[in-house]
Amino acid sequence: MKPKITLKDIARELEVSISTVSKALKNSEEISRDTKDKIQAFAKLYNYKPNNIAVSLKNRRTKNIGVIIPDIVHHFFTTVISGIEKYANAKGYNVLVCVSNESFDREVINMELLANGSIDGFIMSLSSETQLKKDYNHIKEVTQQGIPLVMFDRVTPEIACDKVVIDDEQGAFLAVKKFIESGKKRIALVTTDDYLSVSKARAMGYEKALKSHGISLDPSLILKLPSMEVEEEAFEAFFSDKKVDAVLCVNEIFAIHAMRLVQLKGKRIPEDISFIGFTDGLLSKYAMPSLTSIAQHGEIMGEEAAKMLIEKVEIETEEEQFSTTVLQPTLMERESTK
Amino acid sequence: MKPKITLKDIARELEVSISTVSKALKNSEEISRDTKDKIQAFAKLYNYKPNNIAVSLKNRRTKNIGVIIPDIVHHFFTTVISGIEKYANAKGYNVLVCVSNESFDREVINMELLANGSIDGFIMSLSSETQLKKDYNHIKEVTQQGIPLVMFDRVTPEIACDKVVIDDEQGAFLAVKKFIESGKKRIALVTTDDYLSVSKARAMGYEKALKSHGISLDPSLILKLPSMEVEEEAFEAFFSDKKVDAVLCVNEIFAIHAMRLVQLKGKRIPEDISFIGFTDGLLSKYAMPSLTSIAQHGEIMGEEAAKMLIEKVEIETEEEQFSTTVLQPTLMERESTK
DNA sequence: TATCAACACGAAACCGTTTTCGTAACAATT
DNA sequence: AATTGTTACGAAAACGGTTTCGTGTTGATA
Repeated sequence: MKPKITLKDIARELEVSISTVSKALKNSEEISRDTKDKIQAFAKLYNYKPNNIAVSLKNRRTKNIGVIIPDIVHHFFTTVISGIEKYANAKGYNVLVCVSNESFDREVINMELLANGSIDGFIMSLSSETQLKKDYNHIKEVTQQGIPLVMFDRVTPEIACDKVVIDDEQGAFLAVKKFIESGKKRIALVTTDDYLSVSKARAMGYEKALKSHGISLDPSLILKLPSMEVEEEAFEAFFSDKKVDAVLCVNEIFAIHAMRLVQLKGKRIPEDISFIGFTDGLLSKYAMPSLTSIAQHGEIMGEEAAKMLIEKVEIETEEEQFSTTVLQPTLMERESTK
Repeated sequence: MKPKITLKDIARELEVSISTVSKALKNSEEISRDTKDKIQAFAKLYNYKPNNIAVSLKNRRTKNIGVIIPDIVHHFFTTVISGIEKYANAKGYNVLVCVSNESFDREVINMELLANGSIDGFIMSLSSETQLKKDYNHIKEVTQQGIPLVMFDRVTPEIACDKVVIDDEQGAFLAVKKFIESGKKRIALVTTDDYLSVSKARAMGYEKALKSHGISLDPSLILKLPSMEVEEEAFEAFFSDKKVDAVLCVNEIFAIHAMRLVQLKGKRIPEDISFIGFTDGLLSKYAMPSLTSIAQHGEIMGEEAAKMLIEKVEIETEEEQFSTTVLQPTLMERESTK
């Protein structure tokens, strides 16, 4: 048990002042070669490392960035974290992860906790409850304090900040186009309620693609789940009385679930019914049959968000100039479509 | 843009001393009701929140715990984080996540970075490279500094600290027992090289179960992959020339992969060949057929690790008393076995 | 009336750095 | 010999809190 050595310890031991030690370790011109050599050697010998907390307090910079996500078990979010980590670490930043668990209250608590000096900036994706409540005061407060913020994926126009999203509408459009071009006519959409920004955009893309191909919208072909939870009965009911030949799902889980259901009913994928999901994760890759999927490029999204944030953190100008980066989704074709 | 208000600001505004403000906000007995009311009202009005960094510096406590994991996209680890987060947040701690990405160097860098005051304690799982190199100096240094450490899942006897693991040997034993009891004879094991502590234990359980049921070990039925990467050709080769009727895989991915392969070869699961995997994640649940799996209870593991750590962090005694919690794995039976 | 708690508050040290500014010692210049 | 300029270092303030201790003002007590 050897406690950390401090500047003061070195100063006492070498009979110089604390400031001399500090400067010597920074290789300051002010200090003579001899003294620097002596101090640096001593510091290395005792493995001196400056205390991050003290440095943070002094510099008013923590080199930490706070990430608030709705759910960490969801594959998409982990890929985003992965991207954030990668970029942030390369720039010497640590990543503080907080999970809101789709809860408004936890989102507020986490933000307030981190906002009190623990981090230099936020990267976040809204919890579903927050999007439902439309209460963004906790976020506004943070931005008003001048803490840089980047939102990704689940964003809102009500907050002025940098954003990075994929073109969800375009993603859905691509998927439906794919269906239509392979001869499908009765194309279903399985989605969540509209309050989730991304679901809304995807529904728009779905409608647009139908319209632009001269297919009229049949509202009975849209299944809206109240949350991201899979509701067995709703699926059961929807797929037993509808005659559909293609299904677009707003996430992997819905898609896998639906595929399983129709396969048990004896239908063949993709001959009888095709599937496309959002979020190109492990589930899509390993499903049987593997699932054609709209890749959201989470890792790139994370890197981009981290890049935008760190830029804002390190720049000192006061002018508020925000931008939104829109990533293009890509369709990963697999066995569930032909 | 309104910068944060500090004690000093309040003191100046209300014409009292900083110490009075500090005490008043902590509801100290020393301060009169009147003054406290006035100060507390003012603080609430201006939404005063103490600066975490300053408090940390003073108290030498950050209320942060550092988590270092090999990989964040791996479902098991995210469930562990989830558990850690849950317990830690309830106790008022933040979680700093760093990903070593299975690299020794990144593990070292991350630990050194966090050890300099950013966190009160570590929770970690070894990177595969570290287990391969058997170089634990960076970890020893941290423990020697008196920073509490809890290791989970991928641990080593070389470090004296609290640990939480599942009984991997028992997990494998259960799986093989299940195979044997349902009449399987030629039971394969798909694993990674032995340097991964968990793989080793699982192989032990596999051998033990065979032995205790009077089946002799056939080394040709063991496929050892050099890493966690799926090597297509190795799988292909292994499954084309071996006659196996059951396969135990040390993770989900291997299992899903193998299942797909044998299904393409026209075999039926579980009639012709049964499968069991480790890590009871989404993939197991949604595979076709769904995969019988040994649940590692990641969330519980995370909660337990956080609990052990925070206990150590908050206790002040010097005595070093370490314990290892062994969680019992459970077999989640699904369609891939009968 | 002198003494003494109790009360209510402030001064100052402290956590471990960084950084500005002041200055002693010496050399170089006129 | 007086002035100026370097060089090499130290003192001290600052970051934003917490906490110990000291003290002026009361009212009660002997």
